Amino acid sequence: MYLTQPREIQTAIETLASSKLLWLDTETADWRTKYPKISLIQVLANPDDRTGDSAYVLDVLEKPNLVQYFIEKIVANPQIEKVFHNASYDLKFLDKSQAKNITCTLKIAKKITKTKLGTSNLKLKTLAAELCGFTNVDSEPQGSDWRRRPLSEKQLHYAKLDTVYLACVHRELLKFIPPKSTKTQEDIFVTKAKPASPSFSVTNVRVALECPRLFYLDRRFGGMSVFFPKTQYAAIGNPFHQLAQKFVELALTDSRFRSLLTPAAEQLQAEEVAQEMQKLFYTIAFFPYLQSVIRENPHLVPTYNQIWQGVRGLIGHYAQLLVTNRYHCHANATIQKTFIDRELKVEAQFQLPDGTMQQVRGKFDSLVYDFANRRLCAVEYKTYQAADLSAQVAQVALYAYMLQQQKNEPVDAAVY
DNA sequence: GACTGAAAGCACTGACAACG
DNA sequence: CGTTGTCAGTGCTTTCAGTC
Repeated sequence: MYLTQPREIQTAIETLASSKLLWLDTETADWRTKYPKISLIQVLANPDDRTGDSAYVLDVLEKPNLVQYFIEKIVANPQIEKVFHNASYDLKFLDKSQAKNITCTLKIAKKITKTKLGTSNLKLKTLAAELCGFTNVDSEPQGSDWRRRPLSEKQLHYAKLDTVYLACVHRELLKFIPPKSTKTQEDIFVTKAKPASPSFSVTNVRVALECPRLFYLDRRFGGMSVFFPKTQYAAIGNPFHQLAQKFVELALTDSRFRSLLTPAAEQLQAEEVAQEMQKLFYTIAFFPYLQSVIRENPHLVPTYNQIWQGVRGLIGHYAQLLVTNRYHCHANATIQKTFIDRELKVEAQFQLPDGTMQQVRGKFDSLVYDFANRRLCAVEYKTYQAADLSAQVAQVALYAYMLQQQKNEPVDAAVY
């Protein structure tokens, strides 16, 4: 239906205003110039139309009042869903600021991605041909002169078919979107409900066990959450953790560690293996590290002596574990299967006595597998004599419990 | 409080594709 | 051609969990 008379265009707008869903397209004249003008508005209300005979083609060239009327009745009406391809372009001529309830098929197509759709590009004509199977899709009139009157038969044919393509493409695109469009409200509710209470770290929980008052002051006012032990060997922790991590990394990658486990399990002595590993680690990692310390902070050398004792002890623990695991694994696989390079982060929700949920998150130091007991073991390194040992045990136990909840398999815990 | 390392957030950029 | 929007990549900042 090609309408040119203002009277009939106005009646058409009024008829269309009662629809719930419309497929729209526009053609613009003088688009090469600085001042492009809207020439046609095409509207389809019936998506089953494959010929475009029921489409309205409104000739609005030099009829700004009618364009304004169309904007008021249709574009700005939130009750009507308007579907465009590349809506931002058409809305430039239809007062973007007022537009309500707009759907853009180009946006949808981009979201799905070209590869998933399997089309060569995302132009409306391409989607119509490759997605809906339209033949003889002609895109030549698109760039033609939409200012001239009368319009050619070809132009009018193209104009009305545009909306037909659009409705079909729209329908096809919706098939790619999983039917969870009702999610909006529920999702907002869930995501908003979750962070209602601030989360605790596992270390926070330990602090709470050590001293509830300190914990409260920390949460309430921030700041000091730890009493500094005034020992002369302070600041051991960071280098120790780095070295411990380095050891695991080297054991996993350096073949010299692997070859220490080549003999059969019965022939291995945990103490000997430990000594060899200590030697290796000393030459590869600790000695160069110590050298740099001597250069930069010579006064810290006694501290590093202390650290080395700690690292030796840790390697002893690990060597013992590796040797027992060797009974259950091939020589080459023992280290890989003992040190598990998995996510060390844990997260869980706990229900409090008053019914609210409390989120707890944390990271522990190492995860190993103990074949003799057939269990994972969360390892935590401690470099100082704790004021309250039970709080430390509780911290590690909490890591293990949370990991068990996540992995659904039993987990032990250890402090080295 | 000071520090660390990893991850997440954010702003910016250039390339690209779409409309008539 | 001019405008618009998305996306991927980059680098800086912030946040988080941890150490003492």
